[in-house]
Amino acid sequence: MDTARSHASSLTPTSMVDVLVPVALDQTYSYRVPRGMDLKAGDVVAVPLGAREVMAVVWAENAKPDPRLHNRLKDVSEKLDVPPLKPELRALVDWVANYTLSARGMVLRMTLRMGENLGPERMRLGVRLVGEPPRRMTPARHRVIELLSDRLLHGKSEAAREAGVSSGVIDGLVDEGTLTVEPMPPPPAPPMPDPDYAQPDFSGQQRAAADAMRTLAASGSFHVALLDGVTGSGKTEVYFEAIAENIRRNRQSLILMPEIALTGQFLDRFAQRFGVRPLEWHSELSPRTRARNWAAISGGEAPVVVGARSALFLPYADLGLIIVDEEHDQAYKQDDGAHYHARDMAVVRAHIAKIPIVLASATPSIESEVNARKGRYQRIALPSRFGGQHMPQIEAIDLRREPPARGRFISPRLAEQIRYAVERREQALLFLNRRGYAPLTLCRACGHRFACTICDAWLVDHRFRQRLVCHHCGFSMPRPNICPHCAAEESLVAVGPGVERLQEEAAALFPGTRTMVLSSDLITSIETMRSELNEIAEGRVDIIIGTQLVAKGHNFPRLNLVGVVDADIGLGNGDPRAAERTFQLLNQVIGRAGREQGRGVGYLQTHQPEHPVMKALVANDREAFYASEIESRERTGYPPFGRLASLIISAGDRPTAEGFGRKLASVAPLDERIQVLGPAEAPLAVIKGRYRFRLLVKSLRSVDLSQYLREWLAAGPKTTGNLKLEVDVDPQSFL
DNA sequence: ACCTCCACGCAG
DNA sequence: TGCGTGGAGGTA
Repeated sequence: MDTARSHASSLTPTSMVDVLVPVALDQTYSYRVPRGMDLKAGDVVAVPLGAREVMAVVWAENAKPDPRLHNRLKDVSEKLDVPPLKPELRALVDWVANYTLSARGMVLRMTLRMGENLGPERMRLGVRLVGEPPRRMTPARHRVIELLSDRLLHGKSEAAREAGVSSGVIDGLVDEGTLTVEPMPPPPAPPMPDPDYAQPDFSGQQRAAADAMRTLAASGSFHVALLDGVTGSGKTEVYFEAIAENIRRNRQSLILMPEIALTGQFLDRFAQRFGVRPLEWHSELSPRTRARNWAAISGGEAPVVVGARSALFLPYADLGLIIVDEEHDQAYKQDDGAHYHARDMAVVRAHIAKIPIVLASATPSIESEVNARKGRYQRIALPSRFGGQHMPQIEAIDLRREPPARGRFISPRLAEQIRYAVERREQALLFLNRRGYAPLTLCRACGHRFACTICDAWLVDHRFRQRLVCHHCGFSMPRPNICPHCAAEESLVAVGPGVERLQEEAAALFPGTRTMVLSSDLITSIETMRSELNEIAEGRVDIIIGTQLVAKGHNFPRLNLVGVVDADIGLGNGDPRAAERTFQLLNQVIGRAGREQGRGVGYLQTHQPEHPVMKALVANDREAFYASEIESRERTGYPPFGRLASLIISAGDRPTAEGFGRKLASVAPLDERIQVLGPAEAPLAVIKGRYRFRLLVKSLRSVDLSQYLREWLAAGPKTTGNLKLEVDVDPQSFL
């Protein structure tokens, strides 16, 4: 400690601030403010924390820390040259942490993580032709001089690339005095999206919806609209009108997407409407781009941002509108680290910031549908397809009456329809939500089943990679030829279908057709994904075989037939949302058909054609589905008519996990409005060698469940060792 | 005597 | 979260 400085600080009262650090801490920490530094709530600072220095945010001015800490207080190191976090974002961080029971620091991390690579832009250098040609001329040097003969400033690395030379050649010419090196002027700011770049051509129902969108955006106050439009109704173009209006009002717009990897076509459509692409935000951005985009967002230079769920927590300079596209999509739920639902938190952000928000979907979540029915959300409906196209005609194929041949998965009727489609030069999509070749491998001789050694799951046969793979932990082993249990040879059989096996079957059934498998494990990057989707869109594939990757937001103009190979996957696994999710997924997949030509057909291969989900799909009767599902949720007290939280206890051994679960359950405060169920072994009891038990908490809607959980957990047993307790308020998945 | 691993506690 | 600490257990 510097004695001179501590002496000085005892003469003049030192001001202190409370800062929130982006680590797993819920409390703020107090720091002294060095003389001459002016700090206000929201300012971004650097502070010493333990042995390191971290970015942090001033959460409160005029802090009055516990006097016992007086000699441990450290100074704020630096005020960073970044716009301060606005009160609305700080309130959101507090709100989300409080609701999800996560440390405030961890929520703050989501807003700052991206700014860590901030720094001055690297100075770009350019070269210009100024002097005499070099004494020794070479072909490479000649190409450079030719390229620069306009005597303008060219980027140094671009010039080297365009001339097909290494940068050494350029450096040589600089040494000779032929070229000079000058700093490049900063690149011009990207053009702003123009709200009037292209005038959309709307149909009658769209015009009314677009008007409603503009009114909504112009309201400039908190307001939730459910844009409820069937696939192919032009939802996107309609909500673009809200964005156009928001651009005119000079405020930023955020479009949340469930899977940013699948937005290639979306970016093009945006550019067709507004003249430029929007700013993207997702996990595959390079650190440099991430930092640049973060700066553009916080500096207010990015009028429209398209992003995955994490984009919700960015420090927008002036956010005026949020769109949540495909609002029903499960991908909005984050389950690692902080558990939060980005759609719900987006509504919270809109509420705190007093701005409008649009939730868009062809198959709204039950939660949003109920809110619209109760009038809490304004419903803006697009009940029919754009351009008078018809919705796909859907038929069920009862697998009990029309089974495929043994060891096959495509029924004769579906095969026949695919053959017709291909003969007419149309595309067909076979949908199966199972990656790999087969979900199970067993030995015919001894019955041995290949299972993961550290998870409670079968190993999935991936023929393409020649390995058996665990889909829960990533464990994999080469596909053996003999049974490791009984040493029998040639005895291993693949049981059940995966997309790779389906491709094999399709190739055998339809010789001469071009097939393509789209599955997340075969995708190496966003770029390859986008190029494969383009190949399909250009019609260079006859039969697409895909997992749910193909369900999302992609337009295949020549696709008219969708065959759902196993419509029953996902039903009847005890998950309260199973019916809703199956309905949404199948609706979305079949909605890919006939978007341009209006002759779409869908086939559902099912063992239970009488199930309400299948009946609603076949009858194209959404209302019937929502009515029955809402009635059942209301009767059983499931969300949105009640609240749920799930407590997942995991440990390296079974008794520890179970024992903790019992102890925790036994100290749950009694409350007649709240039920604590369990502990029960989680459906996947072991993942990555950890034994998992679950407590399910179910309450009336009126209960503040987060508060209840906080009081309970504070009084409960402490977690020690490798025992972990995860709290998931509003769980979406029950695995 | 020394090294490595890991569970734990703590950061202002 | 990320890091320093100290105790356990292994190696020389």
